[in-house]
Amino acid sequence: MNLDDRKRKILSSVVEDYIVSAEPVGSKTLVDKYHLEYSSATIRNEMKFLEECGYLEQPHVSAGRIPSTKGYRYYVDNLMKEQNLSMIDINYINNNITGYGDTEELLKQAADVVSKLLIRPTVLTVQSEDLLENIKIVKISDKLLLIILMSQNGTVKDCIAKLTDSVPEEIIEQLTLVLNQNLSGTPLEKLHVALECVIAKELKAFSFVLSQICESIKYEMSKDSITTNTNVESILNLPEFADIEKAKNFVNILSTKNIIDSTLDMAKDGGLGIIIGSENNEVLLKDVSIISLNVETKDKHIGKLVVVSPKRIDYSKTVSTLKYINNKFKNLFLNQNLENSKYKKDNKESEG
Amino acid sequence: MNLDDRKRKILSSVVEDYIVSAEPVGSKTLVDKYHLEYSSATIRNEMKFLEECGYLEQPHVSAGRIPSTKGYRYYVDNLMKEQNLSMIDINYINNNITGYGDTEELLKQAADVVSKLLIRPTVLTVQSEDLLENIKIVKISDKLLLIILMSQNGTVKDCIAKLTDSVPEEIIEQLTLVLNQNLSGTPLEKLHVALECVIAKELKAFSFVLSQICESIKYEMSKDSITTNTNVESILNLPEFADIEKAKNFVNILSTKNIIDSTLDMAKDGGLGIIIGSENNEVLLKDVSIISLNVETKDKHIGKLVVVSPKRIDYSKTVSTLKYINNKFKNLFLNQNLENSKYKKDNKESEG
DNA sequence: ATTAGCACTCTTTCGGTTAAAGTGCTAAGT
DNA sequence: ACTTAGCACTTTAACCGAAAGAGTGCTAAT
Repeated sequence: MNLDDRKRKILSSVVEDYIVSAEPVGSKTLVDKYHLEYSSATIRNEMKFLEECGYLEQPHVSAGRIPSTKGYRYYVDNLMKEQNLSMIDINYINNNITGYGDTEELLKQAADVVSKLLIRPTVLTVQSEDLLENIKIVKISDKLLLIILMSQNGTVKDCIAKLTDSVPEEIIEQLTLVLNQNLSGTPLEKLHVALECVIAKELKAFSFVLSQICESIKYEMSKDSITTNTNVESILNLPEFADIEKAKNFVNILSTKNIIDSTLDMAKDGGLGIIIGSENNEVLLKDVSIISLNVETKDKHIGKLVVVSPKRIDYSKTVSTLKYINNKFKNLFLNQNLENSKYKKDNKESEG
Repeated sequence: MNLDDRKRKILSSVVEDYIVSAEPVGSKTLVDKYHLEYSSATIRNEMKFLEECGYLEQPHVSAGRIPSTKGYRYYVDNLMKEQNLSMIDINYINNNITGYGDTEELLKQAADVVSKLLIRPTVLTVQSEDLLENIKIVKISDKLLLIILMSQNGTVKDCIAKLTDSVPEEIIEQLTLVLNQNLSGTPLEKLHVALECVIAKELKAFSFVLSQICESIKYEMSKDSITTNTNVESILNLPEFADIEKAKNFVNILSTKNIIDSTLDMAKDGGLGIIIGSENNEVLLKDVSIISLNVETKDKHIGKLVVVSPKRIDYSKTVSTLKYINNKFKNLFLNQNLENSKYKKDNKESEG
């Protein structure tokens, strides 16, 4: 549907006013605030037209208009301008994504930063297709082993195995070899299956030590890979949650695993996805927008970062922030890639 | 102040009814529900007396009574009976404190379990007096080191140091020695200071590798050692939070670091502490009760586990649950202690 | 010492009125 | 043909007073 300039301007103003005010926008407000060169009566006619086309809604007859899902969609696709982040925001991002830690740690920092800047909850998952690169086992005391799992995307996980008996170093070395032979290249999400096979296949040779190691790994990997950052104190301040029932609904959505999973699934491959309100399949999400970023380095997806919000959110700032974050990751991994490729070479040498 | 049996029975009934109903308790309710052998008029007289003594409060003249801080205190000290946990709760605890992981992981599991069972937020901190036992450094790739910190209480922390240049194994071994010489026995909370000294003292000898390692450790140790488990979806259902402003206040308290710190400080040494409402020094906590457990193994405090709640909470169940948890920890560490002592011996051998 | 009974107080609820906001439409103006 | 002033209309929000409900404190009787 093509809209003429005046209609576009009006729609855009309604959306932008509503995004900050959270109040239905009336014709008079528009004329006063946005310096439209027509009378309120003309604006009213246009708004009526926009409502008939489904871009605007009226909570009741004596209220102003609010954007419908279709209206937000038109705004996002056609009207919204990208904005430059403020220096304050840029500094905040740069100071709080430190570069310390592994990939997962960096993603967590990013999710936290986004949540703070946008005052919205975020959901994070590291890319499940990440493959296991290498396992190391370090004996940290007589009966305690530290098992270190390194993934190809640069995530390092570790866990502790408690043994019932002491095990000599050479056995540990052998076990490490066995585990690497069987598990290298396995997708992290399928590790527990692969572990079962290892236990079944090799158990006799190495008795229960291997089994104890595998149980520890399984426990570590069974921890939920999805992190939600709820940020309650600030979302309770959003005007949509003046009604506590609405707040409960929203918080419930955040803690409903299925729904969160499905928001992650909906995150389109390739960059940035926006799903607005009833565009979601899930009926519980009809007033919720999902803005997702597939965090990418030069050649890999390393995770999904999702902003979950009431439909009313500053889409423009959200998009700008997420794009900035993604660029930041590309830069962070530019240097590291070099290391990574060296690392692979090194590793083969030391293994061979 | 001594109260006769009837008064004690009435006070106890008011507290217990209010704990579940969250509504002021009237004389008629008491007679009907608790089978008191007196008329409502008698009960009224007694309640008036209890109010004059400060054990009960009346929100307004035509309402029933609710317990005052003093009333809760009397109940907790004199009237409350310990209860046996239900089999369901016991099973839940045993299934969810698995024994996998290090001390900190176990404490986190415990905090999570308590939060779920009591439907209240919990705050957790590992004992800050925990001393560093030993540092290990593992080269996991050309320019990546994994640094492993083991504490005397059995907590294992690790972090990754990214180097700008490759470092040979023998240097790493020397560095490990240096770090252990300088840092073993240091309280974890003072590690960052000690690290500064190490950097200052040894920097010249080992160039910036040591500095990069130290920075990584410092970053890891700077992560907040306090975990709060807010559990929003359920606390919003508490009747005290029907008024969203109250909910915001409470959530704000949970996210105010100073206040959380002070609740942790107030946790009395030696077992279990209960601080009710205005007994707290902090005025913001006047409607909040803090129930804290110093988690102990046979001979050590390993952490503090704190339940933060509106004054209205089932004190009896809370106490029983926390005591059960503490016993569980004592048992868990009974076996491990043997390991631990061996570990220390072992360690000295391998270092000597 | 206990209790029935009642007057009293305060809160909650409900219906009805009024004020405010913003519309849609009509008729007039450009 | 487009724009706009003006007004009737609808709906919500705010306010008010009356009535109902809850639970008390006190008095007088047991």
